[in-house]
Amino acid sequence: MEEIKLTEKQKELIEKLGVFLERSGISPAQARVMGLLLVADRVELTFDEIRGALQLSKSATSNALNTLMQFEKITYITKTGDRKRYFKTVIATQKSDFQKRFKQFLSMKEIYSQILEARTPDTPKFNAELAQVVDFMEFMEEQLPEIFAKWKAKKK
Amino acid sequence: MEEIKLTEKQKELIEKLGVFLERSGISPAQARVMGLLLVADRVELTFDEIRGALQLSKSATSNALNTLMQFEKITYITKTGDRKRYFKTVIATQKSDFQKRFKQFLSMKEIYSQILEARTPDTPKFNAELAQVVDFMEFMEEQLPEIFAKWKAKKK
DNA sequence: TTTTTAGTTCTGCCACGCGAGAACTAAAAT
DNA sequence: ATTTTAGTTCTCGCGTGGCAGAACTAAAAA
Repeated sequence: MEEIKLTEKQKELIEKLGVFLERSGISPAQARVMGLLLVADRVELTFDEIRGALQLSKSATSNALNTLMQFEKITYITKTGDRKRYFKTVIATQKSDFQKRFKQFLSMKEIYSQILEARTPDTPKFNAELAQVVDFMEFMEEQLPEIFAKWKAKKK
Repeated sequence: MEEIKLTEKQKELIEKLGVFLERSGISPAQARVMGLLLVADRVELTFDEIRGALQLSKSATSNALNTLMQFEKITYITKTGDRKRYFKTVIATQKSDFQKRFKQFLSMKEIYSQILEARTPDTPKFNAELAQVVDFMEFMEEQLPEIFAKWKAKKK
């Protein structure tokens, strides 16, 4: 009851996704856990199943799961009469992740406009360019909700 | 001719921007160089001016400048009868940076759809959720050029 | 020809993050 | 009461990255 078997294809996909996630700052172990929970034939896996499938130490498994939970990338469910926790990805997070990234990028707008305000008036060309960037970010910020609305409308 | 004086406000803004940039994976020294070139009263600064203003070692300065140039965050110009190079930010990069990030995020779509294809059919609900994410990303990908066009049209 | 300029490259140190393994713990099962 | 389960926490070592300082280099100036 605890030996998750992964096909070569599944392993490959875990590693492939891993590369992406690691590039966005998450650790190898965490990345693989995310991958596993996305490719595994069962959607909810226990600590030991995860540990076994990925060949991680208990500490690595524990830490990966806990930080992923902190960032709400995963959750767990429990089953009556069973002490184990069953972990699963929060797929929906993807969409809000997107928004988060978007917003984070756009929060640079604040700093950029502060910089713009503080700049010497002696460099009008430069300042105008900078103003354009701020403007662009503002525009993007406005558009975001519209696009989301459009998406919701489309899927009906 | 080589002592860039920074106001407290300027220093503050450099550090503030630094925090943001470091979060997106760039090193403190590089982040500060970016900041300096954005807040300084002169738009083009020499190696030694940068080094002096930020109190960096020559090696740190050299490495920061070179990697920033590799990623096209900055460039330099030269002046006739002057051996020094004058470094400046490429502000326009911001917009294409935005696109790059956007695309990078959306390139996960490929992996997600591969995962979806490889998944067991025994978890239809999960698969449907995953399919929605893929769909969402596809939609966003389509929208991107439209938004850009809109921006261009607006600024006329 | 030697000296200065404008950097680059090398060496070494320190801090940090990741993950293994072992020791520990709290609850449940026996 | 003790043993097992389901993890958590601690300690350690390893690899990496960032930076300083010093040695180096290529071109220009003197």
